[in-house]
Amino acid sequence: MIASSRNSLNFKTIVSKIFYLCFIMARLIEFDEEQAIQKAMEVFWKKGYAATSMRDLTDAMQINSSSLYNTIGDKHRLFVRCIKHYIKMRIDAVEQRYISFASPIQALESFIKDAADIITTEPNSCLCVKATFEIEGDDPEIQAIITSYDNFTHRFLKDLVEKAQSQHQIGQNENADTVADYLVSTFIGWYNSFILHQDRNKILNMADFIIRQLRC
Amino acid sequence: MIASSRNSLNFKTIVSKIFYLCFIMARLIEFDEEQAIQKAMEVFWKKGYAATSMRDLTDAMQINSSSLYNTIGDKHRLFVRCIKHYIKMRIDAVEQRYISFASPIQALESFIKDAADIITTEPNSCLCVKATFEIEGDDPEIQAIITSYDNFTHRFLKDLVEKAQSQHQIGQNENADTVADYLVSTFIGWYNSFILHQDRNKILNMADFIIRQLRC
DNA sequence: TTAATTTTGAAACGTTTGTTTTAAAATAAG
DNA sequence: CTTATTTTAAAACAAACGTTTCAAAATTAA
Repeated sequence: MIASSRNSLNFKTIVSKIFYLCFIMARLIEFDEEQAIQKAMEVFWKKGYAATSMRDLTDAMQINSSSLYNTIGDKHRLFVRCIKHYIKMRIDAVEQRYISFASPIQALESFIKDAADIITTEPNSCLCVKATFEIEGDDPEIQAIITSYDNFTHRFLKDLVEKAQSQHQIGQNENADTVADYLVSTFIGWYNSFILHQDRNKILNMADFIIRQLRC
Repeated sequence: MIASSRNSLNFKTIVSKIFYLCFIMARLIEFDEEQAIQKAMEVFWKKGYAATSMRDLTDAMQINSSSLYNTIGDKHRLFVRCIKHYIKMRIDAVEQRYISFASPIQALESFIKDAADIITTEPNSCLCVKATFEIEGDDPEIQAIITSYDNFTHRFLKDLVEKAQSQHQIGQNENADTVADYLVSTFIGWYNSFILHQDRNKILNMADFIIRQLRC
């Protein structure tokens, strides 16, 4: 079981934290937690959960394991933080890029091409996809977090599909939910294809193909 | 590195094997190797490579680790055997089911529906997809095996698409290579979707959607 | 400065890891 | 039966695992 032995903050720790905040100032935490999470995320992203050791993590984060356990918690708590950090990065990027767009169909096309580009240029595949296949039902907490990210992407795409349909930019016969599901599924398949074949053109051709299909 | 320390058969072992076959009959191997590989495969399939321990494997295979190392080799050799065994199962199933079919388009539709059915009814997702995301470039041997399986499926689908095109059962404008790539990608995305949402209807709707898209 | 408190670094903890060794059991030719 | 050889089971192996302990360093209110 991946999801075992998660000792989060206990009562004693919480009480001492409150005391710390209200009355007494002692030694301050030296390391930058955000930065450390970023480093840990990169390790998990490359190696996966089980294949990453605590030594790998503390080496990358440049902190001692006692500091890690004092602030963030055990390996699983850290993984949760890293997954959340990764998702926040991704959502922020999407929301920044798609604040406004000329038309829904153009936004859809951009999104598809962006996906193809990310998949064929980043050094690793998607941390969430890797985690999903690694845990596969054995870690409800991680799965719930990833599912909610999946839902975000789904809503985003479904919304664009509906708008494009109502503006007669794409066919109106298909169910927007299904089209959104199908787009998300395809992107995930692209990760797999690119790992196996390292063939950027394969992915770009599929992106063009999907865009053509959407238009009719 | 996943793919380290693979001590395969050394010279001494090979020589003694030859002696064994030519001259001397001693104690025979007791356990059924095929059966043991099947059991090991099931464990890897459920837990992944890194999260599976040698104790997990020898418990499932019901053999002692010394027997395992004597016959099959180390953990990585065993994983190779299990992946090959899995692929053989899959290829055999496809070749049995698709020896003959009324028409290319019907075969394509069947294949898509079969994929949807397998994905939504089997207890685990695809061993090869899990392995691909787990190793991601760190294990050339496993990756080559999985890639050749991917190529098999690709050729099978491309062949059907070409035949369906030449018989005017589907549109002839699209490149058969790209359509085959895109079908494979989509199936892999379905595994991800089903892990996260456990929603069979999502997958069936996407299967219907793809079939409709193919026809035009 | 003293007292109170926390973070830190290093070492240590008991398990579990993948793998090897060792000796006994099994087999069959001579 | 003896001899030669192999497979097996159990124990042992060092290394690595995730986690905890503990004393020293750091900090600041009093």
